[in-house]
Amino acid sequence: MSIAYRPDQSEQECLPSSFYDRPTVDVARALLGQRLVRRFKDGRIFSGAIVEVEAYTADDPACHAFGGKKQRCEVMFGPPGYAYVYFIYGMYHCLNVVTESDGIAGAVLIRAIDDGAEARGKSKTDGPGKLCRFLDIDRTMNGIALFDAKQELYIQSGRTIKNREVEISTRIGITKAADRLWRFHVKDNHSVSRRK
DNA sequence: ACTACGATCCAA
DNA sequence: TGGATCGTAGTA
Repeated sequence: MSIAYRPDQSEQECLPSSFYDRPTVDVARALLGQRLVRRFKDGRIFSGAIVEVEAYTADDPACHAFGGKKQRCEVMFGPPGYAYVYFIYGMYHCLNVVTESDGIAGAVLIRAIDDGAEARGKSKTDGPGKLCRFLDIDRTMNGIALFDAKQELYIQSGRTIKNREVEISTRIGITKAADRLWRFHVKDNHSVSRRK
């Protein structure tokens, strides 16, 4: 009986960039249960399971990349596995993970992560703007590699979420292509954003 | 330069 | 339901 190899903190299993190199909707669903890790400047580390996401693709009128490459959404057209962070409504930031092969735009919006809230309304990470504020994520993190554990923000493999635990619905806060069922969230999790 | 709008959040 | 608040992109 041999002892299983345990990777140390610095080389804990990040999801590889190939994980994101496939259709955006597939990646969105597969991201549920994976862990978003934030290492702050002072050394503190926060990590929480992703519990709510939305998919955005190049042929999707609600997507920033619809209509071509612009300065803001440039990273969406690059290789998969990088962070796309944008500023919205004059006061919030939103975090996305770039999907699809290099040259094809696509991204998954991280809408909520589990921060262990015991009750509804108590979470500080139940919404795309709120979680970025809590994790101190802003545009300076646009373009960082989320498949690299040496970064101050990255994603490592978490637990598998069964289909029976997943709820599928239309996306929140958009007016175009509002009928697409591209929002995925974990049922009964206290950190999933309220509305709908 | 000027304007309209937005992948949000919170108070009322 | 409406206001805060400002970068981005389109128009002139």
